[in-house]
Amino acid sequence: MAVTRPGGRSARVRAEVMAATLRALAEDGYGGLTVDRIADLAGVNKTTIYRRWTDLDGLLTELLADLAARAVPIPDTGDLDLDLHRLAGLIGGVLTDPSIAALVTGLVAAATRSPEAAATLRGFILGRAGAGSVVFTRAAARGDIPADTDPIHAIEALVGPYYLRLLLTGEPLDAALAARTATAVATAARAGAFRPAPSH
Amino acid sequence: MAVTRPGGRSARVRAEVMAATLRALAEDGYGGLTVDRIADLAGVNKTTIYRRWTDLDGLLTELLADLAARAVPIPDTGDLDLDLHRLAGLIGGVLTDPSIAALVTGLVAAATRSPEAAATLRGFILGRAGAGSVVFTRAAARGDIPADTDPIHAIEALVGPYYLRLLLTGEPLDAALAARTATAVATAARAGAFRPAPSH
Amino acid sequence: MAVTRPGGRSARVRAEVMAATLRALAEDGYGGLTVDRIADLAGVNKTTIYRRWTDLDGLLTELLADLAARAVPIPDTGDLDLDLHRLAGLIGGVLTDPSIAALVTGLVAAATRSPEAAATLRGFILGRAGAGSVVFTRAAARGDIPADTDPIHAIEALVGPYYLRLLLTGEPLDAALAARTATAVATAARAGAFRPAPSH
Amino acid sequence: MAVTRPGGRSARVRAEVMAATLRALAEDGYGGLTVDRIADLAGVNKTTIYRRWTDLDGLLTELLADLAARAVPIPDTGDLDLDLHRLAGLIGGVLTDPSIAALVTGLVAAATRSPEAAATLRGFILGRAGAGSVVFTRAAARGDIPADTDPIHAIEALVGPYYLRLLLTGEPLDAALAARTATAVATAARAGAFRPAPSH
DNA sequence: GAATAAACGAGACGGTACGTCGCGTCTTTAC
DNA sequence: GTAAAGACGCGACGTACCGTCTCGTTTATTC
Repeated sequence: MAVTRPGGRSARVRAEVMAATLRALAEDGYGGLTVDRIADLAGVNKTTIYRRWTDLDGLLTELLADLAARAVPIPDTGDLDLDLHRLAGLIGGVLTDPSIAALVTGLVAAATRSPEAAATLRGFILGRAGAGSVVFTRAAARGDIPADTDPIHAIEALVGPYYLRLLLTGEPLDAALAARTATAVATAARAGAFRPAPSH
Repeated sequence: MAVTRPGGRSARVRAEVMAATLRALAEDGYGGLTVDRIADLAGVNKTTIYRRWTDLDGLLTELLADLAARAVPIPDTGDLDLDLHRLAGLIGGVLTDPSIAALVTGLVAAATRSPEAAATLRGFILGRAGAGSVVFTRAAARGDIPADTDPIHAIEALVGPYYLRLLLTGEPLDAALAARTATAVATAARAGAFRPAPSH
Repeated sequence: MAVTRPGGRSARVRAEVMAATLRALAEDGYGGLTVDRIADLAGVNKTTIYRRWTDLDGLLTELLADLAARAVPIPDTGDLDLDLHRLAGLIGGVLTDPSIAALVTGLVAAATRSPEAAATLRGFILGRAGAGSVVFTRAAARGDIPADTDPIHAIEALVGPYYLRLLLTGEPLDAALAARTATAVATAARAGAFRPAPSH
Repeated sequence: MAVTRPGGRSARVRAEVMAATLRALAEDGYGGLTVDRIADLAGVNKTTIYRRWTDLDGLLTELLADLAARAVPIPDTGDLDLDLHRLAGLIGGVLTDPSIAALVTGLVAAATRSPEAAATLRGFILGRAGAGSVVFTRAAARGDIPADTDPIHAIEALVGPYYLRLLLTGEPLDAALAARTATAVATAARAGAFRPAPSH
């Protein structure tokens, strides 16, 4: 994706800016995030940042896109309960990183103004959801849950409480949450709650 | 909190400003929200707004507090599944209102900078959760779910997916979501997934 | 011309900015003139300057317009030679002021970009020329020079060498220049060199 | 001054850059003059320009120096009036060229910042004045004007009105100006107005 | 005719100043 | 006595152009 050689000055600058942005996010959060400050932290001039990214939102967008490209190991223990428990723990671990927490929060704000940011955010979440949803696909293949379980819907139920706490209530993303949510989703999945035509 | 009589000029101005803010939020979203614009829409001078609220965030905070004060009818049909289904529908209805959607999104951003905004947001969500959680309390009283079910945790599972979609993926808060989520939570609750000491 | 009351804050700010500009011009000349520096010297914020003047050029333009409004005493001794000598001395005195020298130089540069600046500059010079030209009108009335002498043309001959030195050669605008130029112009005027139809 | 042979690439590039600068000056004037634009017009990279000239002002300085090196035919008709008339016409012709007009104007601005530019400008004007002043030397040799006439002073009187119009009032440098100024200066010179010790 | 030094092309970068936007404060006037 | 009107301080934004730097490529000279 990089138009310049990986070892060149451009690549180095790009990496430094993105690292500095993460650092700034971790320290001050999304509010208090400033292009000048990022430039300072990166040891780079402000104009350089504007030459490469249209916007602060653009920078955050690319940062998240970078994050999205990173592969996450999806648990595969042969047991849905255990898989979900571990998956929930992974999610909690990632979102506990202050940089990432601030980055996600920032993109929620950025999505208010920029469709690109909104698209990236959506893409990130859905991409992760898609990756994680294989635990349901596998469980269905094993016959642990109904074959017509919608894995994306099921993942929403697992992830929803995490973002609720991260973005709104500020409560901890701890092991208790992981345990409870994993159990709830596994139970519901087994009972067929995530089949396309819900029983009512 | 209001120091003036409800019918006076002050009260009228206050109402007009808050209405104008909601209108501006609905039209332009949180980005593109401007104090001058609100003042224009309200037919009021900017100074007047600052006399009454410390901040733009303060205004939003109070707006949300107002919203929180509005009573919501908590369903009480005697059936947990039905109660949850209706409750989910209510939540979806409220968050579908563009003003409220923008307001919540905006406060997520504001919470980045202002602890007051964060506290208000947290209070709003937890307040609503507390109100809604009585459906679990009643179900427990009826013996439909374990007596030691944590109602707040259960509500989190119901509400989480809604905010996930509102803030992150942008997918619709429709009837299908209500049905699925209600069923899942009811199932999990009956199975004891929201008891304090999760089975493991 | 001021739209605000003379004693108000606006008027005070305006005066301080213009004084600061003159000071900055005197110290650093037109090169090295900066809006930020003017703002600092004036104890005023940069935005305030931009609110009131479109441009640095605009500020200089108004400064010169102010200068143009100031009346200059035109000598009237009854003797053309003496009048011109004194007039030349006055011109030299004004243009020796470093602020004014820098201001004129700056407007020459500004006129490159801004038609307004060009018009103001032209207006200033022609206005001054018009005022000074009465010495020729009076001399003509006395019969000292031909009745059809063009006073503006004659003034150009007096003033030209001053701006030549000010803007181009940097040589001093001293008494010797005054004496020589006054004598030359007076001589030429008496000989009818500034009559519309030149003898050839 | 050129370190390379006249036919080489360097010489070609140098010529193209200087021509492009003149073209850019003629089109946009001194304001709106950009190194990038010159480079584009010259079909040359910006770096090349900076390799050869320290500065934009430096380029202009050299451009004017080039101009100054060009010989101008000084009229020598045996008649002071006629010589001056023709000389004035030549001056008017040169300064009417938009490139040269913009160049001179630009250097007035550049002289504000750069002493080199100021020196070049001064050198150019004084050089030209020196060359032109021979008409007075010759006239003095013929006995047409006093032997102790200061030729430089006399030339100032001739040239002054031209730059006054060029830089300040913008009025035309036409034949009428030439006629009038030539006559005036000739008259004054014959009357001894440009002798070192002015009569007073 | 290859080797080698000099100049050029391309493009990112540091830096200064610019001019703008929106927030929140303050003063002055009017109702 | 409260609100309108509007200027102001302030911080950050995003831009323009300057002059510098690096790296590869071309050109011209030299052996």
